[in-house]
Amino acid sequence: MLGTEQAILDAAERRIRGGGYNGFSFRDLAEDVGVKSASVHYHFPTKTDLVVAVARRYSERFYEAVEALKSDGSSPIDAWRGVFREALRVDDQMCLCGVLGAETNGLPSEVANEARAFFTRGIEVLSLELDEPSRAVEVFATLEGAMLLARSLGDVAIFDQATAHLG
Amino acid sequence: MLGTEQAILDAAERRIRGGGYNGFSFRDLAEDVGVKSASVHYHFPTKTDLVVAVARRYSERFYEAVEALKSDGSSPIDAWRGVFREALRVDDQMCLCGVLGAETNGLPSEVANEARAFFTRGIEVLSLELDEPSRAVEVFATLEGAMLLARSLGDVAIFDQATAHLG
DNA sequence: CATCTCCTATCTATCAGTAGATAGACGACC
DNA sequence: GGTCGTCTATCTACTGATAGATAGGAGATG
Repeated sequence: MLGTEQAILDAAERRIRGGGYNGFSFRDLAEDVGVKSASVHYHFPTKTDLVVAVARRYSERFYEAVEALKSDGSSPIDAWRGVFREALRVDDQMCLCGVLGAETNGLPSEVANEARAFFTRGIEVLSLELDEPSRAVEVFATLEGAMLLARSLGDVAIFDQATAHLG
Repeated sequence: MLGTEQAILDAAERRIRGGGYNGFSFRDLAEDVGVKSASVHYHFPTKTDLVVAVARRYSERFYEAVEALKSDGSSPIDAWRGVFREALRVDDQMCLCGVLGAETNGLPSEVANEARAFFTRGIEVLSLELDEPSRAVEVFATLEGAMLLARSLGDVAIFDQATAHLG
């Protein structure tokens, strides 16, 4: 079933964003989805395969959401802040690649590469969008850090305080 | 031996900052230090005990280092940036509490509390130090995010770019 | 001084539980 | 009949944790 595959990706994304790569098991996902762990291996032979797929889907959706907000008339910074903020508000969770980036060691290299790719792309895109391209790294870092703090302290207001100055 | 206890804390800090709470085992630490895993349990009965001790020591040293830089004449922001930057440059590693904060779920509550305490204290201290107290959260978030990006991308220059504007 | 006792720090050995992963059987669907 | 998706059952490796033994030092007692 295609539904199972999506459900596995959903469950994996939720668990990674909550507790990181080493914070969940195939059995956890199987229980979340309502299948047996062997079935998870059927769809994603290894944990690396699975997490790479999660990261790619996350990244794709993320940049689509930014574009969508911009075509609604938001400024680049508002669009980026909006996407991060919604993720925090709706899911009460960290950025997937932020979590993976934090635990870079002890990650299969393929997975670490996906996190890197997400960041590299973000900096590139922001550089093209901003009036001052040199601010791209600053803006991105502040958004990631704001998410980290807000998530850890369990308070979305922290995110708003940390990002209010961006513009 | 007191040396063993310190060596265990050192090894644990290094491993956590590299790969997070779930990214290492007692046996890993035992090998790092050159003892058996039962000896690690002798000094720190549970993994929670150990990581709480690591987090407290890290926090204490961190805030001492900030004070030291300030009494050398650095501005508050330069002191904070300096401590983070040195950690990144010397150890090529993330902020311990940043890593723990990212994987908040799947952490024993005692450990999550230590990360929270580190952040809360940081925001408080910065609020008192800055001319504009409202910037405390912004500054802290930017520093953490800058570390995250720089660490993941393996490039200290990213940290400098992300934090140059702070003042 | 010699001995006895206690404590510290470590070891070996082992536990139950869980990790990621695989083989092979079963039914459903085209 | 073949492919797809799931199952049961199992494997090996590793996890955090514990039990019990041992060596060596500190301090008191005789």
